[in-house]
Amino acid sequence: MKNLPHKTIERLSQYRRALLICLESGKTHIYSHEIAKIQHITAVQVRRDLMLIGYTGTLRKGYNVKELIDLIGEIIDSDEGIHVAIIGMGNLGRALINYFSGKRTQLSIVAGFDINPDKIGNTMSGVPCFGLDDLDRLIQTLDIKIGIMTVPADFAVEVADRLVRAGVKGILNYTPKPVNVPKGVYLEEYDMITSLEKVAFYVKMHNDEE
Amino acid sequence: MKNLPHKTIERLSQYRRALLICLESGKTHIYSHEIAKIQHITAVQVRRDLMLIGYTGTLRKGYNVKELIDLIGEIIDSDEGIHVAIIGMGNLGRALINYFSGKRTQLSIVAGFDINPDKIGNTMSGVPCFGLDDLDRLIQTLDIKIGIMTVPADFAVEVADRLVRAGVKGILNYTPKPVNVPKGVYLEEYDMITSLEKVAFYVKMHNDEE
DNA sequence: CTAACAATGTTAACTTTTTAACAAAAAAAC
DNA sequence: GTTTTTTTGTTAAAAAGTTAACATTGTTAG
Repeated sequence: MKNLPHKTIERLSQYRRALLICLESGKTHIYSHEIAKIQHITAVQVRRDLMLIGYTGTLRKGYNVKELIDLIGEIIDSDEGIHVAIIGMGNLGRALINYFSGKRTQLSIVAGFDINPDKIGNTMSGVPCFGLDDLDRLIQTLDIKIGIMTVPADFAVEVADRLVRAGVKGILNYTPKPVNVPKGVYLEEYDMITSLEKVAFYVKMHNDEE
Repeated sequence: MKNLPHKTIERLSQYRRALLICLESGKTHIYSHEIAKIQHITAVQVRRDLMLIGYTGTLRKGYNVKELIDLIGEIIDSDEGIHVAIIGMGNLGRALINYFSGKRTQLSIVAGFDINPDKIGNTMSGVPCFGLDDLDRLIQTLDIKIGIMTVPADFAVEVADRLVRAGVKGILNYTPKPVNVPKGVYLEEYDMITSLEKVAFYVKMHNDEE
């Protein structure tokens, strides 16, 4: 199950979320076009993704929700849980913690870091906050594999370097500042300003067309 | 300057941000490979993007930072400012406000909305917070064209519908719940859980390979 | 003054991603 | 019991996006 397209990985994660909701509502089977509708994509794409992971549904009955959830889990989850840290316990960091808390047992946010002495030592939504000085040490002792960066832009490069040195294998950078990581560390960057400017561009485009 | 690829639009926004920093530091010209390095992409891609927008640099001197910033502005900015609202003044909403505040004059967050009575009537980082009841009315009177959704997932669909009905032309949905919009409204969705699960997947992949 | 160099601009090739087309088969309709 | 419908699985085509190749041309070096 190696070479799944990046986009397929993203969609699998989304399918699973939608499927979990279906499962709760008691639905046992679902059609490709139902999944597609939820995600604003085509049924063909859903079927293609599922083909790639080797899942086969039942003709005229659709896909077994429970089975599919489990299969997606086998593919994208690790066998043991993965420990995650959030660096920067500002609004964004706390938003993420609330978002994730209690959602997936596979990925658990085990530590937050900040430089603000008022925050250090406290627990926020169940996540203990440590000082940045302890970053390197705790990454190792808590076996943290992924770091989510929600620090101010000016700290981005430094924090990324420290995360890498401490042995993190994946970084999710929410800072507007691109950072560099060596081969072997997976980097995902997301920039909210870009998204907003993109929306603004297409709004303007549409306006101009009239 | 119509059919620019989506990805090019995103990169232009990022180029501009990087260029603004260069400008501040007094740099007047920049090479394609310098821009590329910052954004983790190839110099060819930078040149191709700039070709698409019709900007031409100086041989052996690179691109004029100031000119390029202005040209990107002409393409992705609107002539008049665009008003933006944030719906949901929780951690994420406030994070976004702090992020944007004072950055671009073109896009201005003019209102926030929430259901929490403690927040309504207050101003946060310069943005006044209103009750959700006033949403429809204020969208119109304040001429708000873009809504950023940072509400809990359960409210997503309802809020999106109301934004559309009130006349918003673009929605940026940070809710994990996909929403539907009619043609003519541009929708951009971003899901943090997907990003984290994607990082986790590639971390696991890399681990398995060893 | 000529050759080598270092940068841009552009076409072409390649890769990735999406969409279309259609065969197969279970279920429903008649 | 045959036909129609509906849905899956898969191959093939199309579209979108990236990378490579290379011609061009100021600038620098010799």
